[in-house]
This record gives sequence, C-alpha cells and structure tokens, in this order.
Amino acid sequence: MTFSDRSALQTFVDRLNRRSSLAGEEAAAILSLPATPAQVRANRDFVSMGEETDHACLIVEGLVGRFGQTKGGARQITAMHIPGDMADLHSVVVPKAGSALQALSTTTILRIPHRSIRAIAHEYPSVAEAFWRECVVDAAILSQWVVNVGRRDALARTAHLLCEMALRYQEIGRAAGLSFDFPATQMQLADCLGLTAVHVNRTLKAMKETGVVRVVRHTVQIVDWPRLTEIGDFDPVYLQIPSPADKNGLSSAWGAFPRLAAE
Amino acid sequence: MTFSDRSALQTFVDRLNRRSSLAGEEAAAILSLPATPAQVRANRDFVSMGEETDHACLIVEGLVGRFGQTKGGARQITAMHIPGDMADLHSVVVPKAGSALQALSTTTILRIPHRSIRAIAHEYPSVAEAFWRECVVDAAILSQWVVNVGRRDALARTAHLLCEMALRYQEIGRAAGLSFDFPATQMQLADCLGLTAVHVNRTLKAMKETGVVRVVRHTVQIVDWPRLTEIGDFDPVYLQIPSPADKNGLSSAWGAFPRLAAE
DNA sequence: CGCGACTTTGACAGATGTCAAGGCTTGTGG
DNA sequence: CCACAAGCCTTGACATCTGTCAAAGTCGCG
Repeated sequence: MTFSDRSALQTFVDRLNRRSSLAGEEAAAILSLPATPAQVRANRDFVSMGEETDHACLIVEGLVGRFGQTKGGARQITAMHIPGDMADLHSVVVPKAGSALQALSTTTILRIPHRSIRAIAHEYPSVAEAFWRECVVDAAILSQWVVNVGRRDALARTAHLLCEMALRYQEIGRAAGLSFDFPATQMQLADCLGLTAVHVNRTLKAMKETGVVRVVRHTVQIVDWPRLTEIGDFDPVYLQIPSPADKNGLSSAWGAFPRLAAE
Repeated sequence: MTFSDRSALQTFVDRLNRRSSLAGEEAAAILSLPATPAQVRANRDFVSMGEETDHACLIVEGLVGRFGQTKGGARQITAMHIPGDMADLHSVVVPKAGSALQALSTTTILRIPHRSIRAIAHEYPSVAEAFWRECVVDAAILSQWVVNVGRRDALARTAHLLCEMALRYQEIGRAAGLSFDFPATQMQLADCLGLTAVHVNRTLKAMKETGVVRVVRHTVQIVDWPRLTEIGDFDPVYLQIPSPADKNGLSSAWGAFPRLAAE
C-alpha cells in the first residue's frame, strides 16, 4: 500500500469521525483493513450492474459515478464519489450491485474485502453504527437529488450540484477556497442532472456569463457563492458536514455560507 | 397496543427476516420494542423538516410520503411508505430530519424510541446489520427514483411507480392478485413523479384507455402486468424481495413477472 | 343538499430535447 | 516540433413534451 492509499483510508476515517465518534482502537481497526489498490481508466466500469461483489471500493484519487440505466439506453448518474468516499459501502450488506460504478476520470481505488469490514462491524458496535450512518447520509444526498431532478429547472439543478460538490471537495481538503478540480465532462454532468449535454452547455454558458462561476479546463471556480446558493436553492444541512463547533455541542453560525466564509 | 399495532411490528419483522436472518431471540427483542400508537389525519406532517426526533415511526395503516421541498414551494415526494415500513429507521443514526413525513391518507403509526432501537442494535450485531440493510434497500429504491424522474417520460415514470407499489403491496400481503388499495391523489402522484397533477391525469387517462390498468376510487387494478412492466421499463430486482426459493440458496425463475404469475 | 376537494379537459406557453455542423483541446506518433 | 485524430465543447434551428391557466364536472362528506 502506497502512502496515498493509506491517506485515503485516513480520509475515510476522518469523515466517519466527523459524523460519529470512534475510539482510537476502532479507528485503528479501520485503518488496518486489508486493501488492494487498483487503477481504473476513464469511462470504465469497475463494478457492473447485477454483479455480486465480495469487496467494497474506496476512492483514492479521481472521480466515480454510480450509474443507473434505462432499457432504452439512457444513463442516469445517481451518485458522484470523490476521494475518501467508500463508493459502495452498502455492498457489505447487499452484495448484489443494483447499479454500476464507473470511473469518470482516471481513478485509483482500494478494494476492501466485505469479510473484513463485516468482522470489525460485528466486533465494534460503534463501527457498525458509523457505517450505517454513512449509508444513511449517502441516502440523504440521494434524496436531495430526487428533489433536484424532479422539481428544479436546469439552471437551479446545475447550481445545486456545483454547490454540493464544492462543499464535498472542501470537506476532504481538496478545494482551494472557492475553486476545485472537478473532472466531469458536460455529458457526465448531464447524466447527473437528468438533462442533455447540449442543455448543460447552454446552462453553464448562462452561469459563466452572469459571472457566478468560472470553469477552465476541469477546474470549477465559484465566483459568487451566495448567489450560486440562491440560484441553486441550496441548503447544505443534508450533507451532514458538522463544523468543529458542532462536535462540542455548540451551534454553528455558518448558515448558508459554511467554511467558505474563511476565504 | 392493539392487535393491529402488534401485527405491524410482526410485518416489520417479517420483512427484516426476508432480507436478513434473525434468530428467534432477536426477532423477539424487536417484537417487544416499546411503541406508542398515534393517529395522523391526511395531509398532516408528523415529522417536520429539520426536527430532531427521539423515535422512529412504523406505519401500521395508511400511506405516508417523505417530502422534500424547494424554497419556491414546489414539493417532491422522495419515498412512499406503506404498512410495515419503518418510515424513518434512518433517524436512529441521524436524528435530525432531512425531510418531512406526511400522512397522505388517514394513517396510524407506532412511535418507537431511538434509545430502545439502538439498545438492541448494540446488543445483537445481526439486528444492527438487518437495520443497516433495511436502510440500504430504501436507498436502492431512492436511487431508482432518481433514474425514473431523471430519464423516463411521464408515461414510463407513472408505470414504473405503479409496478413498484404493486410489488410492495404484494410483499406485505395487501394486494389481491393484481389490484391493491392505493390512496394517493393525483396531486400526490405528481409530487412523486416530478410532474404536475394535470399531466398525471393525462398520463393515467392514456393508460386506462390502453387497458393496461384500471383505477376505481383509490384501488388500482393492473390489467396487463407484462405490458405495464414493459412501458415502465421495470426490473424488480432493486426491491430486494427474495422469493422463498432464494432463501434456500436456489435461484428463482420469476424474472419480470414475480409472484404475480401465481394469479 | 351543498360545499370542498379532487378529477377532467382544452388551449396555449415555455423549457428542454434533437439534430446537425463546426471549432477546440488534448494526447499521440512521426 | 508538427500533424492528426478523437473526444469534447459550442451553437443554431426546430420539434416535442410538459407546464400553466382556467373552467366545468364529479365525488364524498357533513
């Protein structure tokens, strides 16, 4: 395991610790989970629909989409996963994949056997609860996506997604202020948003012209965060990213401008 | 607790047992969970957005929707819950409600303290795993909803929802063959499907005219199941409703016509 | 019997999809 | 370092689905 692999496990533990409370021994158990690294090229499935897996995949580097598909061939991305995400933690309890996992850019993952994960979940009830909670937070994000796709127009949808990704990249320390590397093509964005690539292009163009965001190459820079959250009707509570203050039982004052206020 | 209340807990345990394997002692622990019954009138929230709850809600009778909302006031139902569903099992690990729970018809629920649920989850690892699995199955349904709303037209969307509900009502023994009581208004269906009530009406009309389904009062009768699954592009695997054969490790032959074949 | 909520229908408007063509990047190999 | 190919982005014209608005009909409950 390389340094970067170990660091991905650490990112994962950090995330768990932000929403749950793990004892040192428990965190150590997770960190010493056996893991096999693998490289996946862009546009390649590394978990196929219907496949029975015996391991879960932790993203080390890159961007991953969970794909649903219509028999007519239309694709819909139902989740985006970034480094530090265990993309299919749920497969530990439901091993048959209900959707494919595809790398959206060159990606490196760590495969972790279900057996090992289940073993520590059974040994430490708090770890089991942390895993359970993690899946529940994923579901909360999913539920927001339903609202987004079902009830917002193209502009709001796109803005909402950008807001979400900005905060999630920030959470793992991969956003320099308001800009972050987001290697998704417009076609992939369209598959996230239930739109076509053409319309995503028009929408993005409008946002750039208003001066709310800038996109160069694959790095997104949010120029006017308050306005973007306004456009996207974005309320970050569902992400369950607690501020340090929350951990101490204090309420935070971030509101709609979390952490970015430090900019 | 009335007979019907106890029976709801039994339905819940049956469901868990279908996807997980609980020992007698574990099932008994769930069955003896403390529970307070309550009646909720139609169109009333019994869990509000943002509220911190200390209990989960088991549906005994009626129909419940989980609501997301846009600041503009548009509503989107992100999940439907029927008797035997623990509508917010996830609140055990994330008590702050990310969405409201509203009765869509007169409903009776059972409130079960988080404390008690958590206690048995910590005592019996298999119960914790069963709860975790239950949340993961809910998320799989959610993920299908994203695909449905994002990538299917009104007709297919509606058909897909009807297929899903038919199987779920069957699972709990509340579908007489191909017909089931489904007390949702067209406005509520619209909120499920990301459409307007007017368009749901048009869509339903088209389906009735084709003779695929019949709807009288609030009971849905599916006249042509194979055709409905075709129209709705419906593949039931995501519901994780195993046939009895699956429990014995045998693969089932139901395919696209599960259990209804017995008709 | 009458009110209120829900359903049904029609005409019209608007957002998004489709199709098609051309321009840019980016990476590769000579 | 240049040329080329492949994928991606951008744009315009047009088609279509779904939303909006408004009115009338129906059902169920008090």
